[in-house]
Amino acid sequence: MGVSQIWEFLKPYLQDSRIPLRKFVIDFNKSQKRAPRIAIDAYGWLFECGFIQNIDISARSRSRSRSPTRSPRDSDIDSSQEYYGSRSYTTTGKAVINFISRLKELLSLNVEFLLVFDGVMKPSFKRKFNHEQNATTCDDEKEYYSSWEQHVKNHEVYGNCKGLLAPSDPEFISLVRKLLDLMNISYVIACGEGEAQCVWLQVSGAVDFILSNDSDTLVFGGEKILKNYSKFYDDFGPSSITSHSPSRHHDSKESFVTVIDLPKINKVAGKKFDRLSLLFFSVLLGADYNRGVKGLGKNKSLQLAQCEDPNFSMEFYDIFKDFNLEDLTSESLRKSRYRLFQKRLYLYCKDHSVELFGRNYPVLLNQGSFEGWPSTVAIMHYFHPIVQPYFDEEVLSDKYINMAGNGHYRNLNFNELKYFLQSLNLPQISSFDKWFHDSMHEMFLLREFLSIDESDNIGKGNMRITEEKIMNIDGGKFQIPCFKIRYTTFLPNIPISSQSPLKRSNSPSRSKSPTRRQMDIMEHPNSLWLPKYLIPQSHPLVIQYYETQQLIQKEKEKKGKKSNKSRLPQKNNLDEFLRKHTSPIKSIGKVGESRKEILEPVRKRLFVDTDEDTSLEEIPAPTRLTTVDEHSDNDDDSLIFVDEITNSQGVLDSSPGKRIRDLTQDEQVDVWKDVIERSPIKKSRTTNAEKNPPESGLKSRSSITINARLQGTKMLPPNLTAPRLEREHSSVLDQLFTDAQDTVDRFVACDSDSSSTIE
DNA sequence: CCCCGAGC
DNA sequence: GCTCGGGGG
Repeated sequence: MGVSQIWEFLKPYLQDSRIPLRKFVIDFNKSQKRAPRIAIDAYGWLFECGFIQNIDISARSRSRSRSPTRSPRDSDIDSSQEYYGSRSYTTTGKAVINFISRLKELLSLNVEFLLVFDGVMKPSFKRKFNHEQNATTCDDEKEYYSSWEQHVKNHEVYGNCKGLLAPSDPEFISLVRKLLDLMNISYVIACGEGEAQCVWLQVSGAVDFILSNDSDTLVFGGEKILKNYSKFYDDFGPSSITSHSPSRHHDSKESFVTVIDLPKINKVAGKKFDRLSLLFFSVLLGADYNRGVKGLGKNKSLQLAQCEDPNFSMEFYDIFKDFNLEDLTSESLRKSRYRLFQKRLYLYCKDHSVELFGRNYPVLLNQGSFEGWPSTVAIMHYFHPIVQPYFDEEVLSDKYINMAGNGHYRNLNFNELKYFLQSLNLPQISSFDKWFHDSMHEMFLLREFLSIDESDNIGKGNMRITEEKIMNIDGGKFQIPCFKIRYTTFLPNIPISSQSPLKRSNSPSRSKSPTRRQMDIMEHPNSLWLPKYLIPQSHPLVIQYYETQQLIQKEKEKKGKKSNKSRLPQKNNLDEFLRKHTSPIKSIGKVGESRKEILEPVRKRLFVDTDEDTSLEEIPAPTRLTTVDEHSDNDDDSLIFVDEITNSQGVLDSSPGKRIRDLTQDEQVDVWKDVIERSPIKKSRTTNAEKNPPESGLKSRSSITINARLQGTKMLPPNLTAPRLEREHSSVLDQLFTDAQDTVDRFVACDSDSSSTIE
């Protein structure tokens, strides 16, 4: 849904915005010192996972799709019939696998997320399963206001709109919710449209980003959006997956998102793309509820929407901004104003055609032009969407595993979860046990890893760092340093029946002692690459890793000296060969001799690269230096990297290995102190161990979060964010939402005690 | 879209 | 152990 052209116009400003999800998470952690929190348009997600079949292409590109690959005269309406009943279970099974794998990706990066489901008050003309004829009728008008009344009443009586679960919700919704419940993942059931609720969550500060492909999120006023979450390098939406070159643009492992930061874009582009303009643009071009105003295509529509002098977008807003349920007679006034506005716009375009569009358009003089405006009520849906009047912070409670930084995944009932999944007969999984085991462990490996501290017995722990490398994504366009974490089962009640543990007794045939790697594997059969920057450098296992590397290196040095005497030529040749023909990264761990020369440059490069990389996108060099000079107590991460480089340069030549210890034992510890203290697990531990009773702790936590968010905005360099613009923008949004909120408040006496309501 | 196995 | 390509819905 939505108007795809909005994305087209935004595209010029999104040139470098397509980044690996990992990079997004890392960057966010770096700049905000906490995990990102995102709201997910659940319906869109489930569609992409494959839960919804048959509907289609037509839902995406219907209405006014001017996509060149598609004839506008398709039999869209015919193809929009669908039967959920015909969905085979294997289809669902596949979708469940996709869904789990997405959850896994987010959880494994410690991303906080909330799936947002559509609610009962979703306008029927936007429901994805209906025929699209008669989009604007009297019924819709009645429905809109009665929905609002019902909505208000619901909140008055029940405190939410969840009482009536939508009867039209297809069965897979309940299946997904059950899955989420079993995994103890919280979610939000919107009152109306999920997209609107997502926006509400984002502008109110409850989440940082919205994950959605629907440009309606912009029309509702969303500012920060992650779009086209997929494995494709390029920002092609799922619509154009058709047979281009599926191999080249596709990464088998890495996911990407397109980061849309509207305030940032507007700073660069001028104030072109604000909510009011985009909304007006959508109306002119036509979206779900109308076929667009005749005579206006995407270019003229945009021109009008962004016109400054007569600010049509603002005038348009002015007609619809007032919303009063008590006085519905204002609706007729609105209609007449709306008609006047249409007339005015039409005449203005006729008189200023050249000025506006560059030339005269005879078509504008035709009778019949400028028809096709949507009904007032359809527009009201966009200006005043039905959303929750307050935010129930319960979904952000620490007890849910989708909130980063708690150890509650350990308390999951993995058996129940497993049986549930098993009952779905998931296809194409050769060994269910192994799949389940690995998936669950990958989800929580980072958290488990972060929860380790010195008091644990590291030597006999169930994980360990064995390797480091730089992951090259998209042919080296993105470089993400990673640790390889080897681990054994650390979750309770997850058997690994299929995976026969390696027996040591198996090796008498080989009388030779196993290599170090083999021993690692025996000890910790599973492994996963985790980004370095999600792990504090002071982590005991990181220290242990570097110490071990140091030891290995010394051993090799000794051996090298010995062997140099006996078979000097050969060794040198090999060394030379590797130096010239092998990637330095790959040679690590394979060839000991070359490690000394190669490892350090790699590490150095690693920091420099990352730093430069960051500076390109987020932190300009001057700011970075300023931060260092200030030496303030807010440890900006750029400080860390600069110091790393400085320090490493001093120590690098003399004793490479020692540097690591220096870093962790000297004042460098302070640099990471902040990171450690912000380590989610630690935080939750102190929260639990100390005073806070659950409820008060909950409130204080989220207020902290919001404060941190505001501070984070302030802390960013002034030339990158546009605080003034952003505030302006936000104030308009606040206005929009408080309008609706006031209406509700008038009906709802007080919902102070409704925060204790549970699902 | 994901999984898995072949081949390096 | 990793990468690629096929298979399958």
